[in-house]
Formats: sequence, structure tokens, C-alpha cells
Amino acid sequence: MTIPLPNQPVRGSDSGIPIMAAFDLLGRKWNMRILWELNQQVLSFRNLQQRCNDMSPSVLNTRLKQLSNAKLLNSTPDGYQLTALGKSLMEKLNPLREWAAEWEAQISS
Amino acid sequence: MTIPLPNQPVRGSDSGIPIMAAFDLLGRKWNMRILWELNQQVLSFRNLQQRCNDMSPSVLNTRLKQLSNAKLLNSTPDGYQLTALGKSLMEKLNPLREWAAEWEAQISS
DNA sequence: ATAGCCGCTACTTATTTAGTAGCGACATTA
DNA sequence: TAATGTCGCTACTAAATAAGTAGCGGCTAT
Repeated sequence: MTIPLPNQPVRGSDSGIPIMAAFDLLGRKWNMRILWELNQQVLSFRNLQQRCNDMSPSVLNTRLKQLSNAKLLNSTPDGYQLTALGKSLMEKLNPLREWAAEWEAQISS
Repeated sequence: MTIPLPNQPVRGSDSGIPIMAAFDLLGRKWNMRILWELNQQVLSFRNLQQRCNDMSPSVLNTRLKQLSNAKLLNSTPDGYQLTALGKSLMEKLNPLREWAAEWEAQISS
């Protein structure tokens, strides 16, 4: 499986349209969650794993490689942390929190 | 695999926090893409399949069930279409398009 | 020197996704 | 009327991804 990056063919789209690449990357299990957790705080491999419901280390490791390859995070002596690009993505995703609350209300009614 | 809904334990989180359920649902392959395509236009099963790079009908079918169960879309005589909730989600996701363009610029440099 | 965390890797198993064929219902055309 | 086409699927197998488990070598504090 190739790592999805914009401006080149990706899984689910051969158009290369950037947002399709974004959907492909974010549509893989755990990626949004990992970014979300790292947006709250810098975390070590094992702490991050714990926060993500003790996800398997093998998958976490491949995710970290994908996401750092996509320049959304990097590894520092203090742990894994988001790049400016990663942070700006999370800002765009922030309205989701509010939407999800509304969703909950509608579903449970 | 259970269908992720807010306010109940879901894959990747037992907290029930709505946004975690959203991440779980949207983090499954094709879901964001399907919503994206249906946000552009109402589509029949087969047309939707074509737009989504000829994804397999079995997966499409389970996705459509999940998403309609989550009240994000429904089936009408004219085809599948987003609910108000589905549309409002896509509005929240719109800023992603602009972010993805910026991402592309940063990656390719 | 022992006990504890750290970031992983290697491996097997389970789950998810992809791929292909084709059914029964309905509409259109010949 | 009968053949052809499209529709929404379902059933099945194969491939890819994710989960799960064990443990290594490096570093740190006790």
C-alpha cells in the first residue's frame, strides 16, 4: 500500500486532487485519532499507544511513518508532535467536534 | 463490526465521546468519499460506485447501510442522498479542501 | 545489577476490503 | 411478446490491513 500524498494517484482516486488524497490518508484507521491526540499534547510512542486504546504497536508504527512522511508530524526528543501543517489540519477539523455533538442529539432522539 | 454511533462505545474509543465516534465512522475506507460525492449530487447505487473508482458493490452496500443507520444519508426513488445532518457534516468538512491545497504545496516543495 | 521505562520489530491471527459473477425486478425497444 | 438493458443488490473467494503477542537492545534510576 502506497502512502497517500497529494498530486499523485492514490487509493480511491486517480485524479490526484489533493482533497482525495486527504480523504485517503485520513480515512485509514487511527490516523485522525492520532493527530487528535497529538494536537492535545506531545506524546511518546507508548503514551500515544495508550491514549489510542492500546492500539497495536505495529500499526502505530506504520501510521507514524505515513504521517511523518506526509509532513503532518515528526519525532522529537520530547516525543511525537505535530508540524505546523498538522496543526493547521486539526484547526480545520475542529468544527467537527461541534457537529458531532449535534449528531449525537439527533441520533439519540 | 459494530456501526459507530455517538454516545456508545465504539471501535477506537470506549468513552462514547461523539467526536471519537465520528472519527471511527469517517475513518473507514470510502465513507468520506461517498459523502463527498453525494454532496455534489444525488446518485444511484451504480453511479455512486462508478464515481468511487468502481469500489466493490459489497463494500458500498455495507457503507450505505452504516451511513444511513447513522442518519447521514437515505435512499430515495431518485437515488441516495444526504440528510440535513449529512449535509451539515460536509459543510464542516469544506475547509479541508483549502487545507489540502496548502498541503500539496508544502509536500511538493 | 536489577528493575523500569523507551522505541520499536517480528511474527501469527483476525477483520476488513477488493474482486467477480450473477440473480430477480423493472423499463425500453424490436 | 420477447429480447436487451439497467437497476439494486447478494454470495462467494481472494487480497490487504489491522490486531495481538512476545521480546530485543538501549537508556535511567535505584
